[in-house]
Amino acid sequence: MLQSQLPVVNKILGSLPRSDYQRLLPGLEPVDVSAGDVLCEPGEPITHVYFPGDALLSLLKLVDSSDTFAVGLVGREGMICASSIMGAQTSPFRVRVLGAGTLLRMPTALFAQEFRSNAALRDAVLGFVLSLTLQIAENAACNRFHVIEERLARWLLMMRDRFSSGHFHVTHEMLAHLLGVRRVGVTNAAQSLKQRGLIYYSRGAIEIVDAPGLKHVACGCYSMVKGRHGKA
Amino acid sequence: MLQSQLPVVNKILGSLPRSDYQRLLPGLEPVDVSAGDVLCEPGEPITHVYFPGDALLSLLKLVDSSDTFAVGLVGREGMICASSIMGAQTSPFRVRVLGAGTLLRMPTALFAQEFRSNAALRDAVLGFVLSLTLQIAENAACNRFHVIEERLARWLLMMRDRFSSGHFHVTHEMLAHLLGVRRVGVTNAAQSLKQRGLIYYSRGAIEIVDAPGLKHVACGCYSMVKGRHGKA
DNA sequence: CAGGGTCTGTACGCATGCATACACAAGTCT
DNA sequence: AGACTTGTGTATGCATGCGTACAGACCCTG
Repeated sequence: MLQSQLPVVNKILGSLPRSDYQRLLPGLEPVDVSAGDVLCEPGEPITHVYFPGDALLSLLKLVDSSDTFAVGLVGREGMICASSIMGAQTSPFRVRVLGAGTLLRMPTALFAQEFRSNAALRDAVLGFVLSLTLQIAENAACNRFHVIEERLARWLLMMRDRFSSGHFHVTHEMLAHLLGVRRVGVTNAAQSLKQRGLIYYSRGAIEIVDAPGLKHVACGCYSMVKGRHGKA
Repeated sequence: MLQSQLPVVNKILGSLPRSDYQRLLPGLEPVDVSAGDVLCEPGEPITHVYFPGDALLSLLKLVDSSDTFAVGLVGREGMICASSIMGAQTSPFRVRVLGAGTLLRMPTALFAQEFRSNAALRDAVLGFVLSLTLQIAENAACNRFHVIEERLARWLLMMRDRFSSGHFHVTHEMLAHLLGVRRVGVTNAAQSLKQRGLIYYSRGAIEIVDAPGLKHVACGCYSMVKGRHGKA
């Protein structure tokens, strides 16, 4: 709507010197996405890189052709398909929209060229790639050692940090796919959080009511990752 | 021993044009490491990057100040502390030697300078960073969905692929720290594999007896990661 | 308003792995 | 040889989460 005035506040793009940003602009195409949209499918060729503005994206790893779980969560602090400049021909993950919004996309070839020639862009991108790698590792650890309720609390907080609000349009089913657990597991954990007044939900909408209380329930992994990424 | 003739066959360094390699050589210092040595501790400053020759290194994530589990395994196909060129001041992981051998190290400042100016090195390093990220994600998925026995079989195969042999000096305890499970869990899984004649072990030494049989037991995650990394 | 799809609540039996504890065996040191 | 350390085998009870199934609640559409 106000896109022409304040196109999209992606932090990687925003960190660049004005001259660099100006040169990139013509190659950037704004796109609106809705919750549930899939931007990339594992194994399919990567054609664009994406810079989220106010959209929230999840990176899903598919396992054994039926299970799925989220390795990462990317908002305006990051980008999608950075792997293209590291030699990936195809996407390693499914990229699914968790929160509707806008993003900017750019053809991979153009991005690769800029990446090679533009040191500021390179530093910004590599910094994000590092933080994403750490996030993936942190998620792996959390998945291994913590119970569903702790993990659910953490994910909700992570989503809030990278999104514009603490109100999401997701079902228990979708959360189950993020956490890599059964839908029933999410329902039980969510009930527990709801009864304690930390969250509220109803038919596909979840809202964070008491963020500090939720932090108390979430495992320590939350503050770790948050410390590195900063708040969105 | 024969180091002066055939210093260390690290694949990243080996992939460089001869002229680039020659320029890097003076900055590279050979180091011998033994099983159990710790090269990096999380939170400590990174002073060097390491290129394994015939040594095998594990990247361990520490959780809740007591648990530990391996996010990655790096042999001569890769390097350690690549995160330094992505902005990391400190190591995110504990780096522990799994298989004794030699490696080459270089001060981070020097490496950062080369990384900026040398496109071939940059491409090789970024390619490895991508494959390591995929390995971390794969491990996370495997950890989440597969039972200990499958995972143990996979790790043994992965170790073999990145090491010079199928014979390792590791205890059940160490494997438990890699898999993020109890020592007893490893003992039970290992017994099962031993009884079927797939491996043999005794007091700190494990040997792969029947690799094809082991592959059959390991989950599909093995062939996935292997396909990307190639054999060492 | 009826019908069908979606979302959430609940239940039961079961598998895996956890925490803990202890026994035995093999190597090490003096 | 004896004492000690380290590595492995085994057991019991328990927690978490899985697979499955079904019922009620809400929403949309015709």
